[in-house]
Amino acid sequence: MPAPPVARLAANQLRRMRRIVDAAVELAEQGGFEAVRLRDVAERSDVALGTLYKYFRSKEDILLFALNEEVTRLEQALAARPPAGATPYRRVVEFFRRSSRALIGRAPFARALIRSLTGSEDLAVQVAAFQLRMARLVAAALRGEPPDLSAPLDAGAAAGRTRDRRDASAGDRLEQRERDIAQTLMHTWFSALVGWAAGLHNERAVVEQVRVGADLILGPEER
Amino acid sequence: MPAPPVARLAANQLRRMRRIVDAAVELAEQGGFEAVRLRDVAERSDVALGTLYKYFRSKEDILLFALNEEVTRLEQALAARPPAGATPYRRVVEFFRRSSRALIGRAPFARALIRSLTGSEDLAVQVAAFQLRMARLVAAALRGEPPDLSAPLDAGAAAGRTRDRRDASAGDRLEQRERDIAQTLMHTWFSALVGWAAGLHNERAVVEQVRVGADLILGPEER
DNA sequence: CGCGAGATTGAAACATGTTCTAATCCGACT
DNA sequence: AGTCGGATTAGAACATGTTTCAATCTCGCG
Repeated sequence: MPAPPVARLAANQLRRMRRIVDAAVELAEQGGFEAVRLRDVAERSDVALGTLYKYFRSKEDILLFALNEEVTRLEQALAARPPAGATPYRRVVEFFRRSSRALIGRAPFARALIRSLTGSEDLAVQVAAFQLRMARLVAAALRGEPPDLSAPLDAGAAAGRTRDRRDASAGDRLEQRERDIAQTLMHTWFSALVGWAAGLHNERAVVEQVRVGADLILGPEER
Repeated sequence: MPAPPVARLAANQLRRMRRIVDAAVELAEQGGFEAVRLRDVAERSDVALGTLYKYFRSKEDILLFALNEEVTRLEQALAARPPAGATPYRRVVEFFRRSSRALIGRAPFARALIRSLTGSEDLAVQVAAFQLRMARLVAAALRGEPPDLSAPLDAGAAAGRTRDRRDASAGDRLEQRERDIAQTLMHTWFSALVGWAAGLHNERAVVEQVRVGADLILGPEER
């Protein structure tokens, strides 16, 4: 068995990993991506520099791990209190309002996460996991249900779930449309976030751009 | 007068700048972002390392300059032969098909450009220029006209052009809707490209995701 | 032509991500 | 308890983006 990602780690190894991630997050919260100097992370988490690389492949890898934990937090918050609203449009806008708030509320940290997401090479698995989970949350908000917290995340399952677009039952087609909407809105949100991270515009503009997208797609139905 | 961006440079300074950009592009075409080692760029362009930093603020800055030249090429190609198609939907899909091809056809170079776009800090101006020009091209494709090649690009003009959303004439509202569609589709395309750059999916998937977005937005009208 | 300001050079220096190594530690098994 | 293999450590080493500096060059001007 080659390197198991997270499972099969002794308790104190898990603790070490946690300390590493926590230290990285603290530094990122204060000073963004560049402030996460791995020598500092190592010192703060009482770990040797070399040991960092036993747990994570790169600096981005650490931050992407934190990102996925962040998404978990978001999932739980949404499960506890799903976006309210009488229509898919309202719920999905509310969803992105809250998601944007959660991220942008910690601006340097958020910038660091986005930079890790986009400045990666061969970190496709983490990027895929993020996109998949966010798309699921969007879909849940669209239909007004709490997100399904029990679901596989491996790429294979994700690929298998999207079957060929031809020959699908009516229900399938509805679900497909929902996934399509979720994907498009997530793209819009993500790209707007990148613009925000680059300093192009502020939080309100991010939400507004997603709202515009949702309006274009869902507007024809009841708003 | 603080640092003039491009104008007011002696002829041989322009030549130097060109050599720098050309060298960076060559290296990026071969090996992507990491292959653009500034020491190599300096050597290839017969310029001292320190001189690079007189012309560009960072490695990303060089590549973003190349990106904007690339967009210029795209603009000219589109002006010469605008996307054909009887409907906005068909034209816009054709537009993104060609744009994706132009980028992904040189995969390592494209990845380097995307990484520069997203991994920047205080390079907002270039990012804004890119988004603005691409959105204009999308809008041109939507209405089936060649792009307007004579237009200011500075951020002030861009900000001024987007007036308050309330109180607008009917024509304004149409134009506004067009810009909204263009923006949303560009976001979708960009985010799909980031996914491609991360290794999530291939060129066909990029175009398909934009097509889905265009379908959701324009589908209700004639396809 | 000769001058002087600014541009360029070559090289060193610095910062930080990443890798490597020898020594040490730790925890499970006999 | 003793031993062994893998994990950890401290620290050096390496790669590359970025900065700095003194020396040199270039070019327009008097």
